[in-house]
Amino acid sequence: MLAPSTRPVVLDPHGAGNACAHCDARSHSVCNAVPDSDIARLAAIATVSHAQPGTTLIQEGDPATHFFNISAGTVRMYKLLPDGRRQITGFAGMGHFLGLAVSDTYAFSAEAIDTVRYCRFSRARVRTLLDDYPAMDKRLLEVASTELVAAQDQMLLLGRKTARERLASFLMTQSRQGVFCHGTRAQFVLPMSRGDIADYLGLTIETVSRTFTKLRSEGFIDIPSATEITIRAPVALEGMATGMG
Amino acid sequence: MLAPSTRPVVLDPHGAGNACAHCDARSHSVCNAVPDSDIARLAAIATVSHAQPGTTLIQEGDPATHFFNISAGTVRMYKLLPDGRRQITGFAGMGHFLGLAVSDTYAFSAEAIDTVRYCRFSRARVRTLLDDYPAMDKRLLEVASTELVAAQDQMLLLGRKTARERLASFLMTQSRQGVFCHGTRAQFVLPMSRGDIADYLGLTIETVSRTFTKLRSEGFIDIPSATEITIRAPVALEGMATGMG
DNA sequence: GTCCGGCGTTGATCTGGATCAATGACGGCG
DNA sequence: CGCCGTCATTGATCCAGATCAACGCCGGAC
Repeated sequence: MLAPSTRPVVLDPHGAGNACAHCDARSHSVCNAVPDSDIARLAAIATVSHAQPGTTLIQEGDPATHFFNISAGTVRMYKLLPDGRRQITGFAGMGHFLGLAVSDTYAFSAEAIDTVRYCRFSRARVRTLLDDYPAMDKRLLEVASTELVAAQDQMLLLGRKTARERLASFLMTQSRQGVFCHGTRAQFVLPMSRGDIADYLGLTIETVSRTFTKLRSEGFIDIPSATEITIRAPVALEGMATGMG
Repeated sequence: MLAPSTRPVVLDPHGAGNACAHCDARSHSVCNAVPDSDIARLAAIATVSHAQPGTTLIQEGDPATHFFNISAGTVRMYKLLPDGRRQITGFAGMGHFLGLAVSDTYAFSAEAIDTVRYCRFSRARVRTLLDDYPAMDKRLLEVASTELVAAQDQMLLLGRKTARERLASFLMTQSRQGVFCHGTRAQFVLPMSRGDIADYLGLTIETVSRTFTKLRSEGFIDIPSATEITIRAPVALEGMATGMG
């Protein structure tokens, strides 16, 4: 399958040592609110782990005991209705922070899509850190605000965009994020399945597949394999995504 | 139209004085992170204002210069597509905090639905306050987290629920909030029009109207007038809202 | 190599909600 | 009072996307 990483990473199951100091994801994450000099304190409360594809990291409704920070791979966050209908609320990649909750239970579930490397922090211990690093509190607020903006965009997509516009929006977002994970702006890998895309965009698998095919036949994209996308007409797609195409 | 308030409120256009100390909405808002003893500092940077129905408080894309705190009335937050399609991302009532933004521009617009009383705070001045009241930062994080959870619920609604389930969800939410604004849990007033409800739920006016009529004919609700709702079968509606009915 | 199971694509048909089109109910105003 | 403009309701028809149904492709087990 996918090579786990371009350079080997030392896992530290006890959470001690320098895991944070050498974390590839740190510069992309909330952890950079802690200065280099104090990074050991962060490392002391972190537990580095792996999750195999399909593994559940967070179960909706469970007591919210930990925060998570994704350092490699991709996670899907979702909510279910009792009859199995699923809405994916977002995908979390490298540097993404998970586990904000108001109440004492998680409001969504999270599963590994591919092999995921992540750090786990006990909420209680993070709370003690927050008192010493007010910058971290501000950073969390920033994270929450960013997610809120993304959520509002997604509401516009789910409530008012056509299937074609949804796919175009999705591809442009992936293209932007793909730059530093799975390829370049013009060519990248989709770690998630058609079913995941459908449940993220409020569509069915069939509509996602048909719309991809249509966009390809119209020359906007290329699909070298089911998991690879090449953007051929970024400007046209961007217009489509914003409801002008 | 509606009487503006059950007891008269002194407006203080210069933002000095005791506006905050006597604010009805304070206990419901982020302002309660500032202790009574320091409430004058909050009042010093607040400007109390009114907005008539239809007035724009926030314009998407404008520089994000202020925070807002609603002390009476209801505001609709929304995003538009270039061709006029509108998605309402939420309604903000008494105590609600508005204006969180990541970038330096607002990510959504906000308009008064009825007559709205609100406080306006310059972002720059709030930033100086935040340094003295770390509790306020935490409170803002709480607000953002709460909104995020609500946004995720709304994504589930928009992506995966039927029209009937959407209306049931909407009514149950209004019922919960109506308790301290527009009525009781069983009977309340909807300040927003059918068009607003449609744009909030990702439906059309006609579907909203038909679904209301259907729910009434089935005995789940009563509709004494277009703006009033009586919940007749809260348990059944709650089941419907969560996808079990 | 063959078998098998999961995923993706494609085609045929169906349907929930959108669209188009009146009509009805208020509330404000002269 | 009657006139009008706005909003809500109701009916008839349409259509984007869902559902139902094959079928193709590929990778792993043996």
